[in-house]
Amino acid sequence: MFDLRWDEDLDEAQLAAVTHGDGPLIVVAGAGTGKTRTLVSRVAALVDRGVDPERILLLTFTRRAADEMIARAGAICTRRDAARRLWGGTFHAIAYRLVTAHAESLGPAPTGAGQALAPQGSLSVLDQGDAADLMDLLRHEHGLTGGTQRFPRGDTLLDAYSRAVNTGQPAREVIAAQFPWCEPHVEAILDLFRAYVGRKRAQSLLDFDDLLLGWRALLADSVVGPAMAQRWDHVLVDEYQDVNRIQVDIVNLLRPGGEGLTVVGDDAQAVYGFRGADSRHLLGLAETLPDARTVCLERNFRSRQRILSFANEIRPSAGGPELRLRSDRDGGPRPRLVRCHDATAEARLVVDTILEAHEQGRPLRSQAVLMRAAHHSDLLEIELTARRVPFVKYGGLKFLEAAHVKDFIATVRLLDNPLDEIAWYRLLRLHDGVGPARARALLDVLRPHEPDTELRHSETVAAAPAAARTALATTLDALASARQQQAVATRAELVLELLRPRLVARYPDHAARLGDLDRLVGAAAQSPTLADYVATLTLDPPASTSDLAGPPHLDEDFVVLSTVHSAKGLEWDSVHVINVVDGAFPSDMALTSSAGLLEERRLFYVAATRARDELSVYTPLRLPHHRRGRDDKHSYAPQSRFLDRAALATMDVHENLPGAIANRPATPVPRVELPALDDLWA
DNA sequence: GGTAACTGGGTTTTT
DNA sequence: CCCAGTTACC
Repeated sequence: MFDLRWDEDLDEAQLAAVTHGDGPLIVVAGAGTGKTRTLVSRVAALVDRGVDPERILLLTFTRRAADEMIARAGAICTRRDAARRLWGGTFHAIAYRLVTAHAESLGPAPTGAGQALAPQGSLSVLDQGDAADLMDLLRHEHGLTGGTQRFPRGDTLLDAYSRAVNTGQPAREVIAAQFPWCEPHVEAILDLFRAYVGRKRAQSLLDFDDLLLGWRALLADSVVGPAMAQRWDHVLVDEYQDVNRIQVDIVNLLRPGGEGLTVVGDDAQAVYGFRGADSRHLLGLAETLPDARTVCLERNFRSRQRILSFANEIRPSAGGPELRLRSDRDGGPRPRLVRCHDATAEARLVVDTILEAHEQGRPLRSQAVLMRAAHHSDLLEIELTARRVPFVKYGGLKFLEAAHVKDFIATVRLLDNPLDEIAWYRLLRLHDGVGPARARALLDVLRPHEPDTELRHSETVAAAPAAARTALATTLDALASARQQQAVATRAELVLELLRPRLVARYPDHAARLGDLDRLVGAAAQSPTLADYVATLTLDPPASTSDLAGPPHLDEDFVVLSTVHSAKGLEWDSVHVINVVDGAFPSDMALTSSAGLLEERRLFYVAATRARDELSVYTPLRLPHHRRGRDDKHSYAPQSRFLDRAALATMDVHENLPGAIANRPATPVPRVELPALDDLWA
């Protein structure tokens, strides 16, 4: 399907983008307008024009997008090895590669106790959970916990911190504007942020933001920077509406003046404001780079016109070019608005519709259910399971947040970076009788106070409570011997073995958890180093649990459940958007600010434009916690502000209210008594 | 003083 | 279902 030459089958606008020369190029591409195809074809065109694939860098926001583009570019390039030699990946993954390669420049300053223990290149990557844990740890150390007035929690603090870092806005202002309820504590919070940065540096820890900061710092360095930027002649950035301040700086430093720069984006699909992205970076680019050519893609190859008519109606005007999507594919049914009683009825209706379409020949995998928040599909998952409909869920699946997986990753990190406090903290607490306080105390004993000495194993064991001593000694010994090993598979195996008794003691469901880890260990064997494997896993977590089980069988058919965020860039024949009710979608968290609400609307636009042939929007009219009133049947208050009169005019409305259910002849319900069991007490 | 066991309240989105 | 807060036990 993709073994076309790059110039075949492109329309005029796409061809203009693909064949554009070396000057800066901005492609504003509406949903479904062949954005990926255009980007991929441009890469192929560059290679065919003689650009060395190694000198092309393709930056995306998800690993999936990067992999897909590289594979497709490889398929249409005349050079067979193009795909292998292209640089492509997420901002964070490329940053990790470059930052670890320059760890000497970025590592801890050659002073202090840290150095001897942190051999070169042993940087640990903290995922969001680890970073929040570290923030929490510092919060305790600073004595900010348990007071009379509640202090913001680790994850909230990390949110505020990250927003300041990613937007370049002073934390004080971020807190005032975005986290007003934290303002009374602002001085303590700023202290905490300073401590957080210091602690990470001292222990060679990098959070996600540090990867970007590190890359930017390398590029800004007068020695390293220009050499690094000169590695590439062309930099192509996908989803540019989702870049934050640091990423903009990185792109500017990579391609000063915009020569060799291509960006693709759609301001109406900007949905990452919560992590510091700002679509004004896309809109402002034309002014920053006056030489830039802007190409707009409005011809939609994905959806039928009736879906686009609806999409155009809900498309938020975001300040960018007024794109009106038009389709070559006429007809098709109008989008359906399904008004139903509650979430249970919604789940039933969705499954009914999916199965009906399936019977008429539509495979399950060409149908998807999209939702605002991962837990919105809880009832649906129950319904699908009960009716034996196979499904896979993307997004929100926190495989890496499962405690046992975190235990494994933390232990692996300790092999290379014994300074990693957060990792020790986890591992120590796996031992009976060691809770947060003892773990902190043991950490003080464990880490030597003189630079070059070993970790103080025997002292630590002696300091542990009696109940933990034997197990702790075993753990520390096993860790030390794993550290002696070099082979990735052996190391991973040893880590699993040292954890096994701890996990068996800790988790009642250890069988399943150890099974997960077996698969992790198996997958690790293919990586060059275990540290790399774990970092890659952190940066690019498996999208679903099934991903770890190996490649799915092609003949397997399953419905896709996905958050809208995770569905970005994907498409299905039939799409069901559930829980479209104020408070759910749009989320109640966003209802208070107009910027938040606008982002929700863009998210809804993303959801609607995933559909090729059929789109169904479900509105449960009674919320789960809605108080039952006397006239409850008629007090259907909840509704969606997305579906105004103009939008409704492009839809077919289906009523599925309990009136219809109530009119069904009542089936007599058999009465069943629970046994009294009197004879048991006789 | 610290851990384990229990209870009640709250839950966005992701690299 | 996970976390914080509470209480009972070591």
